[in-house]
Amino acid sequence: MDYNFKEIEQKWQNYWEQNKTFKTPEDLTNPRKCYVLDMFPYPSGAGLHVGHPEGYTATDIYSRYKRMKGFNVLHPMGWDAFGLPAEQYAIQTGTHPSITTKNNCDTFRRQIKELGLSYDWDKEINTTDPLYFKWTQWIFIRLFNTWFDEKLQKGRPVNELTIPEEIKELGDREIRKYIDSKRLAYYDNAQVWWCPSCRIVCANEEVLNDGSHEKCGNIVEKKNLKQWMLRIPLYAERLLKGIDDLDWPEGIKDMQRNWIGRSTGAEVDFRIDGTDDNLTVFTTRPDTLFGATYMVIAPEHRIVNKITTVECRKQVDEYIRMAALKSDLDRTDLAKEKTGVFTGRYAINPVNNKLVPIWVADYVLTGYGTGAIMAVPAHDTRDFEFAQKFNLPILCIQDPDVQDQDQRNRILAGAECWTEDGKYINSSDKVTGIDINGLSKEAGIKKMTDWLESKNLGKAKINYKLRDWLFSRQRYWGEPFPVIHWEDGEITVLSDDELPLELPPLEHYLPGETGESPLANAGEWLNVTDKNGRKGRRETNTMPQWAGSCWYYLRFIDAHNNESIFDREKEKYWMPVDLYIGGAEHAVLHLLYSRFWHKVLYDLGIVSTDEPYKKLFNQGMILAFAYENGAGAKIPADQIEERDGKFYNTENGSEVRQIVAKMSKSLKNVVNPDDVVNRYGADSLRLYEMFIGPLDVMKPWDDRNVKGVFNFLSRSFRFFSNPENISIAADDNELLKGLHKTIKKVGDDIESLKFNTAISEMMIFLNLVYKKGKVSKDTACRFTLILSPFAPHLAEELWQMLGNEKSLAYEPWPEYDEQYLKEDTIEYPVSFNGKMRFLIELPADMPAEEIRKAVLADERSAKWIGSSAPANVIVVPKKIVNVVVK
RNA sequence: GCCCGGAUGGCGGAAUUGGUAGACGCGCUGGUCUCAAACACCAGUGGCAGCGAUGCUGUGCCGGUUCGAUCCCGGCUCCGGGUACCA
Repeated sequence: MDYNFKEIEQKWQNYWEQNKTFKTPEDLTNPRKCYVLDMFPYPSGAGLHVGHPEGYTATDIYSRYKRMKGFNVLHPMGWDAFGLPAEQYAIQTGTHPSITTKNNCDTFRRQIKELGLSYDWDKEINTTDPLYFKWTQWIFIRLFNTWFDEKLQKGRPVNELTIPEEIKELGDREIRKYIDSKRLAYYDNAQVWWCPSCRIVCANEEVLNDGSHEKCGNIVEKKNLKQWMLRIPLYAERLLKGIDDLDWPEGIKDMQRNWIGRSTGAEVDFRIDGTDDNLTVFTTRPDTLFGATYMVIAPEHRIVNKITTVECRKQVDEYIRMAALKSDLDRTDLAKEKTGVFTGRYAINPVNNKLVPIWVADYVLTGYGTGAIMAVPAHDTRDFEFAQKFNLPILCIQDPDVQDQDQRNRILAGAECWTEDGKYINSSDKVTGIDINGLSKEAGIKKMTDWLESKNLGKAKINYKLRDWLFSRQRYWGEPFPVIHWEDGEITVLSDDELPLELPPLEHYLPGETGESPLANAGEWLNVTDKNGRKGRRETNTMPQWAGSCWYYLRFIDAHNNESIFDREKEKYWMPVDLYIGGAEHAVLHLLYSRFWHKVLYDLGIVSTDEPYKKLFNQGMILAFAYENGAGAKIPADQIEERDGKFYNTENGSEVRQIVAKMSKSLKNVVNPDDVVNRYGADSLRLYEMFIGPLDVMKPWDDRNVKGVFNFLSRSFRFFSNPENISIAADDNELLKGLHKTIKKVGDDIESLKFNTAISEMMIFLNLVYKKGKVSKDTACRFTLILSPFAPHLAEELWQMLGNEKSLAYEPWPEYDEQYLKEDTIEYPVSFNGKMRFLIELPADMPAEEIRKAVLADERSAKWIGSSAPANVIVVPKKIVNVVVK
């Protein structure tokens, strides 16, 4: 019988839908649970591309396998549906984004359903649904009403915040300001990146290295705007520590660690000569204070104006003006060459009371540390470059740990920079009493930090690169903030029973040029009055797209609960997510933001786990062939013809080069899964996505190779659907060995997400089946079961043809029998001096000494041994024999 | 620059983590079936030499450890991802 995949796939998709086969179990007593989650997609107008089904198939195989292993499985899907494209479309056409969004979701849902993925569609969620974002707003209110207790390293409700007496004395307004200064969510004037083209602010993370906006590619500029910010750095330590225990790829863990960017050092106070002011710097090398020959402060530093002397005023003002301008231009090229000016002022080095000049330079960033540094040019490459350029003194204070005497002399003379370890020199002062000469780096840092603390000149300090998270956007199509700005300056959040705050209908969706959200035009919606007649205005910014995806995994647990965010017992049962699969492009931001929210919810007692995602796995990107001509211009893939392994442009017949590249519209090399489903069926698509290579690496898509897995499925179907091939006799030992080996390998490989080798093992078994010609019904059934997570439609059909009535989705996974995996004999490879020469079959339990004798006695050995006795014979039982001949 | 990851036949990729390199699939070659083709089935397929048995060679490059290295160590080259004056 022919493999009619169209009919089979339609039949079983209908069956699963009608029977709600994959409905999540309600029973929470099964101790074996498994929450398998995909990163939910943004439903774009372009529909699915073959990158989506890669991760979805992997989680689907895993979920189906776990069900068969007796687990309660939660495997949901939903839509991260707020976002710019639907809004841009609304601006152009006037179509409400909710309509565009609904259409796109419908397309995605249809395409996903055609892949036979075992989602529980009753749990579908959509971030744009008011019944969903009601709870996003609810969480925002929690963030607003939470402060971080540094002592307990824990978020706590603001009503548990102790107001210092001196603040209380200043009255309500100051108390309010104090509380606001502690909230995890705060509203503030912030210098932000602004994209004039999108008319939207961007988080630092959304601005690329070349100063362009990642969404549109246009150059962003700096602006001062009132924005909502989240104090994620308060959780830096928790977020960093938590990484250690996660079962995530090490590379992703490293990326998160680097992003958090913890560095230990000290803050040191320098008195400013001739003023009462101090200049505090952060340094990771307090031990090099004796080498600090000048100071640098960022152009934006508050103190610049105050300390600049009359003589230097003009040049400093000019420099600051230039620096501000420069940050608006392409920063990368200009950033290489160091610039700066002298303020005319000196600071006093606390270790030896020497005067050091204070400079302004933009290589010191305002946002990190204190925005000021002590420069140690002899031991810091950036300071060294700067000092050389401006002829500032370079004092070596660490005798370098190098062999090369010339290099050592250069370093000692201040002609070369040394950043490694060495013994301190020139590092003592009789008056101040500090002396670290002769110590090495680690001891020097310790001694200097202790000394600074004891003299009250500084303190040990930990700094993080992680910045406050800019959390508002000037957009219509996002979650409205449940916030009112009152005329007296107070900011309040709505009460829970006023949620959801829905988006008002609008006629025009275009944001204002000055940074006003389109919501500013929503007159009726905008203005509110409280019961005392106080006037207020709703927040017109909306939340960024991250908001909805920060917590969606929690809503899946109890998707339609309108009384609470989710049922506590259900949350306790299902959390944490056991397996989370998605693209590495979310390695830092989504996962970090999401972990942050989760930790706050944990601190507030809303969720039961400290971390949301126990095991994370990143699928590799799927690439596709693209073509370029001699000049490097890209030629669309549909305009290429292959002849004799060479590729030609059909337009003009010229030869082009085949390259492998990301799928993109401009290269016209996007593969649409619908085409593959039509030609070969969903099971073939699923199988090919998995067979193409390991899940976590990049791999090129090649349509021609789909044939390989299609052949395998057709062969499977043709063989097992034919009653003549099913024998009533028992299988022979060879077949049973093959079967049990396959059962073991496939199970092990699914557990470790190595689907490509699982599939090849099944192919090997099918080849054996063809060789045998007939198999028992029992073997046919077991093979069908292990194939089912990979090719579920085909497997259900075969299962039915083999006489089973119910769906196989909850059939127990076949057990393998060790007895068939044991080998009685082993084909020992025999090597001479490491080169394999022949195989010898020996009993598996033969002792090493016997093996040695048997090998040496074999006539084939004589040729390689020669006349003298072998120098050595290595016997590794069950592995190999190696004879060493001189 | 720094931090990760990678390099294996014509191609996608295997290799129990130190023990027969190239599983499985694509492609290609030959055969069976067919009037013919497609499909299907069977066989072969890293390179070089040889009719052949077989031999030599071979996992980006150079060196090392080892009875034995795709795997471990040292030094490079190239490719990919992240990040960037973070003091």
